[in-house]
Amino acid sequence: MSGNRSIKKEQTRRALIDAALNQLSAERSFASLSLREVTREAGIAPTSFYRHFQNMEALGLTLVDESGLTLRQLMRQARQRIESGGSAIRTSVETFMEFISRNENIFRLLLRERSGTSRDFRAAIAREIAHFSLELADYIEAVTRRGGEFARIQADAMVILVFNAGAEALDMTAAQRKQLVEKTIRQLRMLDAGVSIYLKRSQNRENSRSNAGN
Amino acid sequence: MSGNRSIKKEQTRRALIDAALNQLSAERSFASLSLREVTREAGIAPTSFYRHFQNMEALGLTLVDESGLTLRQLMRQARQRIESGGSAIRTSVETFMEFISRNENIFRLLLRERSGTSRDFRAAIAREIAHFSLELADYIEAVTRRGGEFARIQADAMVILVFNAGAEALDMTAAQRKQLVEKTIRQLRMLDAGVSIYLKRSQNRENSRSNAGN
DNA sequence: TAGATTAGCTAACAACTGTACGCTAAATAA
DNA sequence: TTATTTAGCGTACAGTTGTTAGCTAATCTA
Repeated sequence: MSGNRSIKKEQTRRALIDAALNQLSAERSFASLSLREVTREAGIAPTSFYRHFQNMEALGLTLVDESGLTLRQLMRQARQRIESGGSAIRTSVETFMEFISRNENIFRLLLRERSGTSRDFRAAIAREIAHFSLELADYIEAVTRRGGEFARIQADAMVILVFNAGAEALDMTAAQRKQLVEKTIRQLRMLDAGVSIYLKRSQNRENSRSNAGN
Repeated sequence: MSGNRSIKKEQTRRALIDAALNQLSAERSFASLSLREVTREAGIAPTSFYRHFQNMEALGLTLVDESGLTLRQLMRQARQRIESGGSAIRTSVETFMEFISRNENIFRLLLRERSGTSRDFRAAIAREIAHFSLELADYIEAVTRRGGEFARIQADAMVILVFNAGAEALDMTAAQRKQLVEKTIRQLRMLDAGVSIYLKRSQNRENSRSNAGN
């Protein structure tokens, strides 16, 4: 299981994954990568690819899983920063943007294949985003004590807005990105203020209902 | 200019455009279409393609322009519905969703190429969305009398949320879509409520400032 | 040590791609 | 009428693709 052979195998598997990642760019989508290109970059024969993955789609799904992992690690870091003081919204947005700057191609992969031609891809990425959003909802619920439903809706909207800002950032200069961050933060704050209003309204409604009952 | 020849030419040009559109599907992206496939579907020789477009990208940009046009027409219809009574938010969301249901492949094209590998494509689609958003901002400004900046930020966020809901809807059943519409409407209402709070706050700040000045 | 397993290789395949070149026949211009 | 323009065609080429089949040599197992 951990013999010399399986170590070597794991190494070439990684080489394939890294080769695919290296070829990704603004001008090159995963869908446009060919099996032969990847093996060429990885330094193995085309036919050897099948010793590691059934096809390119399988490799791609592995990439998505790894991306999700990276994203989750990032979120943990962000929460640490928040607990040690600082605006939750600002810290989250800035952390996310930093992730994008550092992992442009991974983010591009998620962005593109989210509406790509492979149902499995789309499902995998939707799962990652849902996971991302659910953790944020838990956080919102814990901090603001808002009911689960409100927290979920807010989290979903926030994730969408932040992801979208990330997508826009990809084609922007550093200065433009800074502006974008501020705009996104304002959007999230407005959303947050709106949710708290709706929450109060629904609570008032419940109160008047229970008063009427007495 | 309007001779027999140029009429015929326009017809085959349309045939090419329609052929491309017909080949688009959940499993088939524009980027994956080949020039030969398109000409085959259009019923002309591969080499004749160049009589009409410089390359596939040029054809694609034409598709994007046409899609934007369709979208703008849709917006006009939506505004008519709103003026004849009904919730602006609900009407807008439902209209947009109807557009997606009727033009799945066009919407997929916009969605995919928005983060695709062609800079020109990305720019063209960003332009269309910005146009879309700006018209909404004008509408918000006219109806709510909110300042331009607030209206712009709100419109941007709304467009993002609605576009995103559309993207999610593509892989959903009719029942799921209905739920999604309700969720999106709630998100937009919350955002709207939040914007109005921020507006009041900034107005209060201005008032107290001018009071201090007196 | 002897036998089984297997990662990686080469060669080969049919299928496809974009595009250059030159021709034809019809529409247009003179 | 005659000359020019041009949409569409067939042929051709070099390049790429995914995948099959069978071999080699190293590693693992017993």
